[in-house]
Amino acid sequence: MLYNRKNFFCQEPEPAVSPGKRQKAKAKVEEEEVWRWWEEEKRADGVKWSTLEHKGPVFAPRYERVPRNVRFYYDGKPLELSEETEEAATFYAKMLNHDYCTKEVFNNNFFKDFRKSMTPREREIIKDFRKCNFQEMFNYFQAESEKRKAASKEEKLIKKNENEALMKEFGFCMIDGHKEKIGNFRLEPPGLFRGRGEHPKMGMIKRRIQASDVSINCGKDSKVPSPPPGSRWKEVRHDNTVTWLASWIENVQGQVKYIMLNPSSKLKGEKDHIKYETARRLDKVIDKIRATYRDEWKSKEMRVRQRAVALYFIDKLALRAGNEKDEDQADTVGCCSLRVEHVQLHKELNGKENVVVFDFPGKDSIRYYNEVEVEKRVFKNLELFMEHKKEGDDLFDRLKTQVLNEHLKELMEGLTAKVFRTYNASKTLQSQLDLLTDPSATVPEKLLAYNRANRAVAILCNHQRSVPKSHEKSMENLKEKIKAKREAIEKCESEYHSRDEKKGKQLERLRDQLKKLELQETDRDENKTIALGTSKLNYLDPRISVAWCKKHDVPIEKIFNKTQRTKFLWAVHMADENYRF
DNA sequence: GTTAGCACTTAGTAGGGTCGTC
DNA sequence: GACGACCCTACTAAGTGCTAAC
Repeated sequence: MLYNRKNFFCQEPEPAVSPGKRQKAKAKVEEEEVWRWWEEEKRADGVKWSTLEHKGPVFAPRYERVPRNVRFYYDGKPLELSEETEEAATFYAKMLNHDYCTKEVFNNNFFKDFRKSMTPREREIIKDFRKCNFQEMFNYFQAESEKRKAASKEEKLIKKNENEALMKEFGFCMIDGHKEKIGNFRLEPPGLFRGRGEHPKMGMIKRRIQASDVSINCGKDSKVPSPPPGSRWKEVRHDNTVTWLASWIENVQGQVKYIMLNPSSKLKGEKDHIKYETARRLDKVIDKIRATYRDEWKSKEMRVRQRAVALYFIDKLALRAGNEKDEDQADTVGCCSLRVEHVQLHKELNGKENVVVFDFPGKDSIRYYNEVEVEKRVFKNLELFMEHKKEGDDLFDRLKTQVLNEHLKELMEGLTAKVFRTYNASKTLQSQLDLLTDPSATVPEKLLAYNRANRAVAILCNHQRSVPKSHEKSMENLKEKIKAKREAIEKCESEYHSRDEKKGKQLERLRDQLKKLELQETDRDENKTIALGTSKLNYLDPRISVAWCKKHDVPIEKIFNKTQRTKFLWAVHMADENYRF
């Protein structure tokens, strides 16, 4: 089967809202609107755009007071609250059934900020968090949520239309003469900060953002977005060396937050393309780099040895760089910031020699646990690095991410620690696809192979997810279906005799269906705690997947959903079936 | 050389939308 | 048409890495 762009997408699984013609016309319009930036020359001067015009961000809806019969109770008695205090109370009430509310730090931080929002009189009364009762408010929001779910078709349609209108007005910008989608055009609404892991600031109140907090970035000759009546932007600037459209400083951690473009945009796509090209360049020098760092394990200089061992881990295990962190953040680490308590050395473990057991909280406080057999020299070095150190001491005390990256840049232009993660992820996908794909297999079988290759990457990168609530149930359902299918096959077999062509066909169909269900069962169970999406979106060169689909006659929409297809449109156009990473 | 600030990428999850099944 | 499962997307936190200022 030949794949031009048209038939590559022709098996769209999305519902046909209207038959044939209209759909085709729409697809044509969409196609015409596509900016084929990958066919244009890249700018090398750091200028990101020439013209930029947008409508500014959408503000969070005004606070609406809860009905008077929905009360906050203090010490068993209803207490009327001022508007600001009530709003803060609703932030907590909305989270009442969440795990966060069982955490002392969360409750303490919230209560401290809650008291700050109070009037002096309220502050005089509300002194003990344990005497606060948000239950009635919680019940109210639950009921509201139920109401929304149970709304009539018409009501839901009105909401949908309103949303679409808002998206149409604020969700796009004009950049260099092209209409592009904005990623997050709404300002973050006020609420409680949900830091991950043991975050010391969890529960603090994220305050409402006003126009006076927001900086706008747009073209010099463009129409400046209008702030809400009676207000002014913090600043309007025209900086074409950055990609953001608006920014503000968030009050909990003091970080800058941005309004930026959607991943389907040229600005993001071009950067993504460059990222994978850098990783491909690494492929050309990786053997030399590996030989060098192995050599440096013997260096006389401790800092060189540490750098070489750290780089080995970054390369072999796809660890993150591990920048230093502040005290007021969750205690998480990456490679360079590993401490002695995060690794254990075993001369022998489970029949393997020179085993390093990694056990540390990584990004998002996701646990990284891995028992790794390492080269003897690495093991000896680690013993040396750990000598005379106590808990809390850095494993690589002579190494910082910046030093490592400066070194890497000397080995290859544009090389940083994170390139290894991209490189090893994409390399793994490609080699696993080569290994697992049987060209004569059915499409479902090929998809299982693809998912397994994707899974190998997700495991390498430690992309975890919590087991979906419905996992147990959905596995049971699948098992039931499989059982029923087997029974149907048995029944069909008992009725079949060699000349009965119709029965034969039916039998064949049933067996196919059974196979498909069994494959689905394997796939789902293997995927229980592993998140495939993260690597697909951020680490896997999409051209590998595009090429694989083309080569093996697998419709691209079986691999990429609609969002992923728009993000990776450049790859769909660039890669043919012979593309190699 | 160190640190802080900035810009941008990477990350998991909540919850609403969609689809298949009865 | 109702219901439940699951898929998708928006959201926003948490990383990386660069640069400028001290």
